[in-house]
Amino acid sequence: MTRKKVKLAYINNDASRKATYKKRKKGLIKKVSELSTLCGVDVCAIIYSPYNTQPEVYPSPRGVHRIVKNFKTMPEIEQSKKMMNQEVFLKQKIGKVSEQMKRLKKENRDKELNRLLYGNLSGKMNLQGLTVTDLNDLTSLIDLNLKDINKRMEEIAKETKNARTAASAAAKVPPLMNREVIAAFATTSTVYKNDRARGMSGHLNTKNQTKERIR
Amino acid sequence: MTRKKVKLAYINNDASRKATYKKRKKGLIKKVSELSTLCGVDVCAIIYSPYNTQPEVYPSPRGVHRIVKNFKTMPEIEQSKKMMNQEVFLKQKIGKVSEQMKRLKKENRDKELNRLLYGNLSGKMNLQGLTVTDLNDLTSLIDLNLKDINKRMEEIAKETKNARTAASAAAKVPPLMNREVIAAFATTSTVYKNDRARGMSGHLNTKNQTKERIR
DNA sequence: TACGCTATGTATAAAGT
DNA sequence: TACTTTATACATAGCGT
Repeated sequence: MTRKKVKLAYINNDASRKATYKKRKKGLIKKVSELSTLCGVDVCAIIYSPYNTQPEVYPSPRGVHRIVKNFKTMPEIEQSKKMMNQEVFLKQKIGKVSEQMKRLKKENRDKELNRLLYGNLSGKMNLQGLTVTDLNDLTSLIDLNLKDINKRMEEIAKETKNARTAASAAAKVPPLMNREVIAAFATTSTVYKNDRARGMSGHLNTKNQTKERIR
Repeated sequence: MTRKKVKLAYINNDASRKATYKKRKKGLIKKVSELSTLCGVDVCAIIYSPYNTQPEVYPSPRGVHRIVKNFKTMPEIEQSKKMMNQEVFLKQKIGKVSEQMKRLKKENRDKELNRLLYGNLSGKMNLQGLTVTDLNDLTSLIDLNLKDINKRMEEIAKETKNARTAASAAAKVPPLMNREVIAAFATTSTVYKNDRARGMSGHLNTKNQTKERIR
């Protein structure tokens, strides 16, 4: 029963086209009626098809006439303003999708950097093929991580000090990062810290969430 | 993020109504454009809302004019034929839902009988509050089960006979029903078999599938 | 041919930003 | 207020009858 993803183009098969028409026309009329009810707006729809000699309309021939009449009395120039025609519709859509693509590209880049960083911590980093920008961004990312680590280490130090009076409290220190990882961060950052361009810190997404859907 | 089931009525909250309007208008236009593309039909939609001084249309003011012009030239009487107005739409829907309700009621009844039968096999059946019809249907159901059982018992007898030559084959006889269950079926059916009305066998649904959705 | 079924795609109500 | 995200409701493609 595997359903295809619906190619947005004229359906060549006659039977399928008619079946689709019937289903979608029904759905469309339902949507129109819902919009009208929920938002209290005047809507009309007219559908010409080869399956009916007369057009199918919503809400009723009389209702359509009333709405259409209003429409016709407007000067054509006025009508062109703020209208949703196909061109505008598509342009808006393209704009939105471009925006999303931009965002996703950025996220992918951030993820890639994270992967590079975390995936190579215990060994040597493979920095072949990275551009200067890549390296700079990577350094920014490392800096961010370093800051977190330092903060955390201070906290641990404080907690440990406080805990000295009670021997059992030692167990409460959460081993968030092991020493090797911390050492690796520190080392890596030291190497690149001094020859990186400034002003790029803070824009990297350190969260590694998954986000693939494009709507 | 729990989404409510959408009450089909005017939305009182101004902000919600506007938000819903924007979303649904967008969705509607998309649907209209898809129907047009997929099925190659002429469609137009006009939406008047308090959020725009001018109506929003599809596919374009000019396109709407063209389609509307066609519509206006038809005699009103002809237009009323085969049209999808609100009343017809609702009546069709009511008819469909009634059909479904009927079917579901029947299914529920069948399930109920099955439950009654299987739920009381090892003890005494509680037959209080059952109508004559209930009892008759129950008897039909039992008869069906009995037939299956007899058939199965014959098979088993045959298999056992065949298996006598090989002692190890005895393990292959599948214990589909235990003796108590079989005895209960036989007993129950015997009790009611002789005072039931005839002519109702065969229409009971012995499958116990779940089906709750109503569309 | 039209209708019912159900797995799957799509629209969208709420909540978050 | 408008845009984004997420969980859910809803629409419907491909089958089977």
